[in-house]
Amino acid sequence: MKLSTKARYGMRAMVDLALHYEKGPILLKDIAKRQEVSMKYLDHIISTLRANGLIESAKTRHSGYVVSRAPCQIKTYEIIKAVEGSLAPVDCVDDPKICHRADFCATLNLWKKLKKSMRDVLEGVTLEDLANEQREIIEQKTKGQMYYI
Amino acid sequence: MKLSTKARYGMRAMVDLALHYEKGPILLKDIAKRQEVSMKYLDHIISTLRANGLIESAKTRHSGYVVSRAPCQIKTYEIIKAVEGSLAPVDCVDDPKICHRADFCATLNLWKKLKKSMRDVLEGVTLEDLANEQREIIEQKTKGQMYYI
DNA sequence: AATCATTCTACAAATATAATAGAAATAGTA
DNA sequence: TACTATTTCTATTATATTTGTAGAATGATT
Repeated sequence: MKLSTKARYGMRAMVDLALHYEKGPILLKDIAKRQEVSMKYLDHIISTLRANGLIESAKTRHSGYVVSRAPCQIKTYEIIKAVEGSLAPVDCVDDPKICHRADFCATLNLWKKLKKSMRDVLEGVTLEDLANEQREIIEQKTKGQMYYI
Repeated sequence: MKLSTKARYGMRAMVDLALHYEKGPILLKDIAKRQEVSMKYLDHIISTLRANGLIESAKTRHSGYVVSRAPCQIKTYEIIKAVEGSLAPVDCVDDPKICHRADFCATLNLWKKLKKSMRDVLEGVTLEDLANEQREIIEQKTKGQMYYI
């Protein structure tokens, strides 16, 4: 029941892009460097985020990537859905037909509840929320360092 | 982000045991047959459930397994925890030291929320709840069949 | 002793994840 | 136009995990 690295790196890449939202397109290599992920691997992740309409590439002008909507309009749910697929903890939640026991399975409802609760969390947090939190963390860290100078 | 078969089969085995709670120890082969899982594989799952104090074996008298507490006192959370391990969607949620980025990672809090929401769901449903639901399903099915007789 | 079921250990197969490699395409630049 | 930097696509490899099987030891009952 672990998220894939695609989900982790993908979310971080999106926060990275959100942080630089105003500054125009960001180069893949810069995201890769900051997020400590290989360019080649991030390439894949960016690719599926793009396929799901969450980011756009700007081949014209300076190259690079941008989030396709304002961060406040991107729910973390969409990001996870894009890179991780369905949140269903068990396949029969999405398609009961795949299991002939589904009709009389008491655990199925539990798995449905689990899926819903995860969705609710991720629907409730936007990319902007994460970006703001990131800015606060950076601010706190910088403030902390001041004392040591 | 899928549950393992151990979690699925394990939960079903527990419901199976809960349904027969009053009837004394249940044989592994009977659970295996009803749940359509190989005895050998169920053996492993039962073994970890036992190691986690959720079921007991009755080698004396008639052999078989019993839930170690009344179903109303067993949270589904305990079962998942036993067979699946931590619900943390990312390892750093349980141990931030494993990632040097944890101190300034905005996504970490999101993963924590995710873990908590799953835990809350599973803490809120007991094995008895599932057993009761199962009984209702069976009852409904049987009632439905009556019309066809 | 024979039987039946649990319990333990080791191993094998299958699948999924994670990551790399290479090259084609595209636009900007000298 | 040739060159460079970057994106984009496809294929392949490596690794880890999951899933499942096999066999034998153990323990109680008949």
